[in-house]
Amino acid sequence: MNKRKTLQDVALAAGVSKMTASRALRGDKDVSQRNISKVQEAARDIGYTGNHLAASLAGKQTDLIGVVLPNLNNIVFSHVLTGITEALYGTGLQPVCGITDYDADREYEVIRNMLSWRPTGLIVTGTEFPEDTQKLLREAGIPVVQIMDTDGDPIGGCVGFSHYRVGYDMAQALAQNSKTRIGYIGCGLDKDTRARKRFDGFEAGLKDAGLELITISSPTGAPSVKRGRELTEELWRDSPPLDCIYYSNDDLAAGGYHYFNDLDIAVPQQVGLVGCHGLDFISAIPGRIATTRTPRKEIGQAAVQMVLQAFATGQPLEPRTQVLQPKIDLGLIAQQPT
Amino acid sequence: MNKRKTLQDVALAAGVSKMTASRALRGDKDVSQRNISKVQEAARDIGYTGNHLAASLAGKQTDLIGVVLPNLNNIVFSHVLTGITEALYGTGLQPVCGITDYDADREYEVIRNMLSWRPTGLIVTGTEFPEDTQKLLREAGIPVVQIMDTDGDPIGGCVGFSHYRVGYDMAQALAQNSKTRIGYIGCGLDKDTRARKRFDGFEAGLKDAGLELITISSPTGAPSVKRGRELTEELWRDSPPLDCIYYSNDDLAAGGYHYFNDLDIAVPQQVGLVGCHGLDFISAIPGRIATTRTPRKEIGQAAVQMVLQAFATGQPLEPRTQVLQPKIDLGLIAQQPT
DNA sequence: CTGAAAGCGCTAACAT
DNA sequence: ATGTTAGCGCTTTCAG
Repeated sequence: MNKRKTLQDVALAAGVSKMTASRALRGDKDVSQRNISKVQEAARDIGYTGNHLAASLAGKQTDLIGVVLPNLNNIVFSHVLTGITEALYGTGLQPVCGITDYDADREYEVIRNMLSWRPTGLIVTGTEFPEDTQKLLREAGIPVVQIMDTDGDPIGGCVGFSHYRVGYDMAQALAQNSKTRIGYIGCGLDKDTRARKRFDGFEAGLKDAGLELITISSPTGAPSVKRGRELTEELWRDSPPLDCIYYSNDDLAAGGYHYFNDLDIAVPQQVGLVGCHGLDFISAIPGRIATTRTPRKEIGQAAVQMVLQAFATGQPLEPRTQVLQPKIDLGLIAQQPT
Repeated sequence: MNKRKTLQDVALAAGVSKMTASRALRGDKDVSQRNISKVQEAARDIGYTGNHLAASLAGKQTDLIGVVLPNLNNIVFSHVLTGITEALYGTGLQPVCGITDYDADREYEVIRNMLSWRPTGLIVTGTEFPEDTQKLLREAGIPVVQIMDTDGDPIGGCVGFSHYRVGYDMAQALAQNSKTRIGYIGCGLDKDTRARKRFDGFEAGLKDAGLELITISSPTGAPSVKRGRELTEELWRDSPPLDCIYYSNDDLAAGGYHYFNDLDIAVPQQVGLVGCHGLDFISAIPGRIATTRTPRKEIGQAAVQMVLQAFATGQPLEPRTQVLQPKIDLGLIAQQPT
C-alpha cells in the first residue's frame, strides 16, 4: 500500500510546477497544449487520483449536493433521488445522500453532518422540523430546498404538493362516485407526517361530503404489500361492510387487491381500493386500484433547478414554493358518463 | 450569509486555544471538565458546524465508506444499502453512495471520484470490471469489497452468491417438478450481467436435465411489473404452449401473474411463474410465484463487517469470498409428497 | 503562459 | 491538562 500520489508527484513526472499541473488537470485556460498533454500523461502513468478534500478546502467550494431522505426502501424516495441524480448529471455536481429513517434526532445529526462537508446546496424532505433543525437550515449559508411537501412554511426553496389536499380531493372524488361506506388502512402515521396529512385531508374531505370513516386501521411499522394484505384481511373480518378502502399508499392497496382477488371479490365493483403515488405495479392491473399519481421524479428535478439557480446567482434561496400538482386516477371506480 | 465559524472562533469564545477546543469537541481524553463545558457551550452559542474537509485532510482519515451500486430504482439494491447503513450505524462511519446505471464508463468515473474523497473503505457491486477499473480498485490502497456476485475473481473481499447457480438450481428444481415446456422472459440482460448469469445457469441446468427453453424474450430496458405483464402477453400469444415461465426477476414475474389472473388461467396449476429475489409482494400471494430468496440485506451487512475488520487490522483486504446461499422457494409448484 | 508564496481549517506530534 | 509548531494537498493570489 504505497503512499498515494499527490499533485507534486505529477508535476515532478511532467517536469512542470505544481501549479501548471493543477491547471492542466482541471482544464484551466492558459496552459500550453504541450504541457496539458505532458501533465495528463504523467497523471495517468503514475495513477494519480486527486484529492477532493484538499481541493475543496483550498477552493472553498465542493461539488456536493446534500440530499436528506427518510428512507430508501420506499420506492417513492428512490424515484426522487433518481430525478435529482439525472438533473445533476453533467453539471459537475454530485448528490450525497443521507437517510433519517423518519427519526427527528437522526435527521438533525444527518443534516449537521452533511453541512460539515460544506456542500454547495442541500435538499431535505418535508417542511416539519424541530426548532434546532430549522435553525441549522436557516443558518446553513447555502441554498436549501425542501421537497415533497408544500403544507407548511418553507425555509428556502420548496417544491412538492399538498398531501392534505391529496387526501381531501380523493375523499371528495370517492363521495362523488357513490362510495359511502369507507374504511382506512395506513401504516406508520406516527412517523410519516405526509401520510398523516393525507389521512387528515381525507377525513376532512369526507366530512365536507357528509361522510365519515367507518373503520380505521393505523398501526405502526412500515407499509408493504404483504402488510396490506394482512391488514385488509383483519379489517374485512372485523369491520361493518365497506364499499371502499383508502390506504396510505399503493403498496398496502396492492396487498388488499391480492386478498380480495383470492376471495373472488370483485375489485373495484364490490369494494374499491385506493392507494397513493401511482407506482408501476398499479398499471399492471389497469383500472383496478385507484390512486393519486405523484410527480416524484419531477420534484427531484425541480429541486435541482432551484439549487442550480441559486448557485448561479450566488444568492441564498428566498422562500418560494412551487407546487407540482398530482393527478387523481380513479380507474374503474369512475362512473361512466350516463 | 456571514462567514462560517471556525474552530478559532470557538476557541476565542471559550477563551482557550484552538487545540483544546478541538480536543474538547472530539471528546479526547485529557481535557478538564471545565473546559469541555466551556467549549461545548461556546460552539453551540456561535453555531459552529465543523469542517469535515479540513478535519479529514489533517487527520488523513475520513469517516466515509464508498458504496457503488448500479441503480436504486431496483429495490434489491435499496435493500443492500439498507443493510450497509444499518451495519455502519454506531461505528462512526457513514456510507456515500454512487450510482452507475449499469454503465461501465460511468462506473469508472464514479469509483474514481469516490476514491478522491479518500474513503476508509469501498464497497462495489459485481465482479466484472474493465481493465482500468480493476487497476483503480487494486491500487486504491483501502479495503475493497465486491458484493452480490461470487462468480469471478475477487480483487479484495467478496460477499454474495453465484447467480449462475441460482439459475442452474432453479432449472433443475423445475425439471424435477415436471415442468418441461419452459419459456424465459428477461429485461436488460445486455447490461445486467448478473441477470445474464442466471439466464446462462438456467439454460445449462435445463440442458443437464435434458430440456431446453422453448421461447426466449430478452429485450433491453428496465424490468418492471408493467413490463412483465406486457412481455408475458406477447410471449403467451406467440409461443407454443408453455407450462412454466422463468423471469429475470420478481417484478416481471408479478406482471405475468396479473396477466394470467385476469385471464383466469390458474397460476401455478396451468402455468408456473418463477422470479428471483423473494421480494415482499411475493409473500402477499403465497405460493403463487416461485422464486429464489436472496439475502440482500445480509450481504450489505457482511460487506461492512469485512471493511470493518480490515479497518481494525489496518491491512488491505486479502482476496476472500464469502458465499451467502440463497434459498429456492417453489411455492405451489413443489410436488406434494405422495 | 508559468511559477512562488500563502493559506484553506483542522489535527498529529511535540513541547510545557 | 494545555499550548505551539507543522503540515495535510490543493487552489488562490500575485508576480513574472
